[in-house]
Parts: sequence; structure tokens; C-alpha cells
Amino acid sequence: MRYQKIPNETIKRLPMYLRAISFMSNHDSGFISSRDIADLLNINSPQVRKDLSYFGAFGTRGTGYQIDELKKQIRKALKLDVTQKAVLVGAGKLGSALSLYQGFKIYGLDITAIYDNSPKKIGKKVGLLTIKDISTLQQIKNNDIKLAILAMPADNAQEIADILVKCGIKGILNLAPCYLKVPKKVKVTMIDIAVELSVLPFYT
Amino acid sequence: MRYQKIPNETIKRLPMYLRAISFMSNHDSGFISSRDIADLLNINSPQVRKDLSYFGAFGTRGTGYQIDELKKQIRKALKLDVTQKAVLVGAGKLGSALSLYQGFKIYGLDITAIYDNSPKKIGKKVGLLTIKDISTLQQIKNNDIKLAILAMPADNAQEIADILVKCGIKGILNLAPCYLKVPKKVKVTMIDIAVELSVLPFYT
DNA sequence: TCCTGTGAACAGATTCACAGCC
DNA sequence: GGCTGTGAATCTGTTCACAGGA
Repeated sequence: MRYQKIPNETIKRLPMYLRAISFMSNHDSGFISSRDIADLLNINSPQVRKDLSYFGAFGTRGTGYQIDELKKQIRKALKLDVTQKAVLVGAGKLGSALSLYQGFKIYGLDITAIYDNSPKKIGKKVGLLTIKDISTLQQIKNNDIKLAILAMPADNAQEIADILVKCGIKGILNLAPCYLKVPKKVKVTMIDIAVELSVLPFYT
Repeated sequence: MRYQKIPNETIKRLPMYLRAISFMSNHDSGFISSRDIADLLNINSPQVRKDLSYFGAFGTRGTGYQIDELKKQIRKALKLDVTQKAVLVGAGKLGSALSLYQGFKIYGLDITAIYDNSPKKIGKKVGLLTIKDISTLQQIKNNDIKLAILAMPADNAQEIADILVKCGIKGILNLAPCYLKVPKKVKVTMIDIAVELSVLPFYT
């Protein structure tokens, strides 16, 4: 395989492949084909093969992909072969829902701390984590945490984002309905459920 | 303007423009330029103009777009000029967070009901809504509801989706980490926060 | 001069067809 | 026969340059 720039769209699909494989790990043969994956995600199979081929040729012609090997390769491609620590800011309903969510595990993501500014919440437990005072957010600097989830109202999200960037955070998942200004080296993904819902009527 | 197919990417950006405008409604002049919008969203201004031009030419050269008119036109393009009713399935932490979220308003989206299967929750209130028994979900058939949000575990999401489709739902926002099989005429958007987070390390 | 509207050039992503190996 | 890997063709979306009106 010659070097090619990897499309962003490919990167977005890789975690979906990983989950699809987890769904099907009960495949008795230990192998899975590009078509198996494609059917589950409603895409076509050359797409799956092309995506995977950007990272090497680890399938077997006539047989498919060995499941454990494929998982390992996708994790490696996404840099998820080491556990990635994340910090959660905001312990409202959304934040606590996320801290209890088990779906991060298959990606090797680990929510290591949760912060809030409400005195009522600080010190309380959600799952295994104790909610910490947001004014102590700088602590994360020493803990090799590269990811953050912002699950808080929009009004002081920028302020928190600035602190996170200072603490060396490299990627932010922003669930607050506002646009964050960050240095170019920091990657921000924004999810706004209202935006996603508002697009649906167009297609009806 | 001649007829052209409207890119999906354009449709995704329109609600963002709408929110950007809402942010800036305090613009004293009553006008806003493509550059104002572009700067806020970190995109470039010809993109904004091209997107808007698919739906007609409602700007004024030298001046920009009249804010109220622009809002009206974007709402119309997205079919949000009438209130779109949505039903929420799942009254866990995520579901109740959504039912209390005020951000749907600017899009004319109205959460009209919330359902759950837990006897503990049925009958309780979240905000202004009373949680209804999921076994009565068919009620929505008579109420001109075209949208649904699935905020529930993956295990019986497909079953609920089937009922929703039978009830005439045209668009589903799926927050459960599973792929839904629905007829082609039904549009499904899936949001998986773990997937979004798992993509970030690649870019670090 | 300022800013919109838009065809044309360009860049990015998907699909396809098929060679190659099990 | 079955399934992968991949260049080439196609399709989709973005950027640019500039004409033209306020």
C-alpha cells in the first residue's frame, strides 16, 4: 500500500466498525467479512475494505478478517490501543448519564474524573466517581489526561475550555450549544441534539 | 437560480446558521453578513452564501441579510416554519435531561410526550410532561407527530422503532448504540457519544 | 466600496471493476 | 467460488474569482 491521506470520513467509520465487530464477536468462525460489517451499518462492502486498507492489508482473501486481529488493528489506527483518559465537566443530568454510561469501554476510553461548580453536587458520588469542585480543575494537568467532555450550559463553556487547553487537553467533545475558540492543535467535536433533530423534517 | 440538488452538508449547516443568527440578534442594524456568520462557525463566507443561495437570493448586495427575513427563510427551507412535534422515548437521565432542555425552541421543535417502561417512572412528572406507559405508545398516531427521539438502552430499541414507524413517524433521532432497520422513507440519525469521543485521539 | 450570487475549477470521498490469493 | 486490495472513474461538496447591484 502506498501512502495516501486518510479521509476524515474513514476515521469516523472506524469506531463504528469496532462496535459492529463487538456485536458479532459470537461469529463461530472467528472471521468476519467486509460484507458482514457493511450490512450491519447499511453501507457497501468496498467502502469497508477501502477504509481498512488505508492502514494495511490484514484480511485474508477468500476468508475475511480475523476478528481479534481486526479489532487490534482498528484500535491501533485510532490510537485506542492504549487507554485514553477523559475528564467530564458538568454533573447535571446529562453529565451523570454519561459518567454512568458503559459504552465507552469497548473503545478503551476511561472517564477518570467529573467536575461541577454546584456546592450541592460537589462531594456527591455518581457511580464510582466523586464529583469534584470545578475550581480545582487544574489538577488534571498531572494525570496524562488528553480528552475532555463538556456537558454543561453554554454560558461559561468557553471559560472552562480555556482552562482545559492550558492543562494540555488535546481533544474536546463539546455538548454545550456554543462554538468554542481554541488553538488549532486542539480538536473540538460539537454535538447538538437540537441541531440533529431539526434536520429531520427536511427529509420527511 | 436554476435548480440544483441541495447537498446534505448544506442541510446540516442551516440549523447552525439559525443558531448563529439567534446569538447575534442584538445586531443593532438588523442586518448580518455572510462573513459574520462564517466567523462564528469557523467556516468561510462563500460557503455560507452558496448554502443560502440554494433556496433563493434573499440577501442585499452591499448590506447583507435582513435578520428576521433570513431566519424565516432558513426555517422554511428546513420545514421548521410550522411547529414540529416530537415524542421522546426513555425517561432515564438522558431522556429527562432532553425533556428539560430549552434548546429545541429556536427550531420550533416541541417535545409533546415522554414514554418509559418502568412502573416506577410512569405517572411521574419531568418538567411539564407526565411520563406515560410505553405500552400506550400507539396513542401518538392521532396527534400529527412526525419525529421521535430514542433515549433508551439498545436492547429493545428496534422493537420501539418498529412501533414508531407503524405510527407514522418519519424521522428518528437514535441515541441508543445500535443500528436500526427501518423502511427507506424513514430517516434515522444516530448519535453515539462514545463514537464521537473515540475519534478524537486520532487527531492528537 | 461593500457584500451578494454563482459558474467554473478544484478537492475530497465513494463506487466500481477486476486482479490476485486462499 | 469467495473475498480482499486497489487504481481509475465517478460523484459530491468546497473554494475561488468575479460580475453586478446597493
